[in-house]
Amino acid sequence: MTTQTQNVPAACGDCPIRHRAVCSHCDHDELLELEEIKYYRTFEAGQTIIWSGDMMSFVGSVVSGIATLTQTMEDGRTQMVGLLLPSDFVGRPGRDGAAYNVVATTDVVMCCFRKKPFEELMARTPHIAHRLLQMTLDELDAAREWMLVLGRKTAREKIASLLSIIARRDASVAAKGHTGPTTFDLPLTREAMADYLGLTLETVSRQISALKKDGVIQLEGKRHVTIPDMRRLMDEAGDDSDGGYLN
Amino acid sequence: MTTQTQNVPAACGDCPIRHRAVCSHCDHDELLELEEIKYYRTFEAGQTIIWSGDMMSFVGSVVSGIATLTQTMEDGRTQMVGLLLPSDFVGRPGRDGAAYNVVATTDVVMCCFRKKPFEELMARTPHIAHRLLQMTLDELDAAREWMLVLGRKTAREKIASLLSIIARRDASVAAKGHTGPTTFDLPLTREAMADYLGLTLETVSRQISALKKDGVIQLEGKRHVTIPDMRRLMDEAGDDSDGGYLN
DNA sequence: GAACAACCTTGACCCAGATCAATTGGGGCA
DNA sequence: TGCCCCAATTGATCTGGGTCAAGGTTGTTC
Repeated sequence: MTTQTQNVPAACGDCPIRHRAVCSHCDHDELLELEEIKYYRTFEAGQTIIWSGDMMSFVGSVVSGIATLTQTMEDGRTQMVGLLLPSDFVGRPGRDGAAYNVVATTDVVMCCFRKKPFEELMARTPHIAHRLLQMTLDELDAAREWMLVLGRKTAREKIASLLSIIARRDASVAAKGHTGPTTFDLPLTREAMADYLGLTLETVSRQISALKKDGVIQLEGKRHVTIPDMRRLMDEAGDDSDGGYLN
Repeated sequence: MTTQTQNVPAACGDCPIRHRAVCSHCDHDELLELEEIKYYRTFEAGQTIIWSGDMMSFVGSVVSGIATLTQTMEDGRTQMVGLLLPSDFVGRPGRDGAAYNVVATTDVVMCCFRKKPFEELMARTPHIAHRLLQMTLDELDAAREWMLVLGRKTAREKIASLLSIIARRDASVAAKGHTGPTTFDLPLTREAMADYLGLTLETVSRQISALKKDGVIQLEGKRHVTIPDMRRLMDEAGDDSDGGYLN
């Protein structure tokens, strides 16, 4: 668990998630109000940000780093139910208790708001409420897509699905219809991938080896992945071959 | 596929979902505006309400009956991603294409709004936007709970989970801490249950038989279920034994 | 009231992925 | 430089649930 310097934006104007987070629709005056009640917190890799069942005193946005949302049964079986990337929102206005564990996978910087003031601000700022609704609807879509993965896909398809989701959310795949090689670092351990996919870590490892052997992916070390042909990966994931890129 | 007379509320004041649907926070004036743009549509059991990928011209609430949200892969594997009961909202403001198939499982009455006028009304009516946000957050919670079911539970636990969810959403379990027998009709075929649970219909049938043999449930015909001890069923589902009833 | 069509149940067998068990590899630290 | 720790790989074996197949029930149609 390395501690590294974690940079915090000087002001909202400089913030890397300014245009995508819950504040993205805000005008200058609204932003000033947010500035008033915001504060930054940093978390080290491995640290739990919120414990399921705890009172939640704040809500906020992931500014940098990656966090996971997980549920756990009494006997220890765990299922990841969300992957939080920069600009994603944490916490639920209008509910006091946290429903899931939120854990920092890498070092994480969060832009936090005390819950009460945020709720009041949201009540009189439709731009914020509207953006939060949009983001929640997007998350719901993502959750439902994931239900198909969990319920109906094979282990190999699950791995391919996870890889293509990470690749797609990665900045390097900006161009529409882009088909050249893509490269990224896996932000998750094999065990975390297993928890996301409803598999064991051994199965994850075996399927990654198989995809490598079949040339669908290339590995450098354990984490650095190159995808020579995105189309091929999406076929393996069992998604429509166009993957929403065409048309 | 029986056609039966489907009653439609005379006015919003008489509507059975008045206090739970997207309109529940609305005051008298807001309700009048909604009345202006609303219309009812009825669907027969088995009928598809919305096709995935189609342009969606309306949004609306389920007034009576039950509908399902499903995703399908090209090879025919299907996964149910939502169960729509009376008061649930259908459609996504701010997006044109439908992401899922919506199918009427029983005869269904829907209270519809043309999408454009509804979006405009929502923009100037915080009560509606706020209620829709609440409902979407609830759906997101339900979807995430379901991800745990799909990813980590055994077939027997899956069936028990589905039964306890249906029982809980059923009106007859109103009293807090109620422990006596509960009775309801299954609104789904074995195949639909399998699609919801990520199982085959044979496995669903076997596990229901097993739960019956073990006295966890009683069956009258194929659809009428009695649960002698709710606590027992929840144990079988692998949920916390209190199931959120205590405290 | 016979025939048919859905829907459901049950049995026999099989296989994808879980489980159990060694190893291997790589980065940090003394 | 070497040791330790933890992540990852790989192998052997087991099993829960899938697949294939054969009836059984119920209700609808003519």
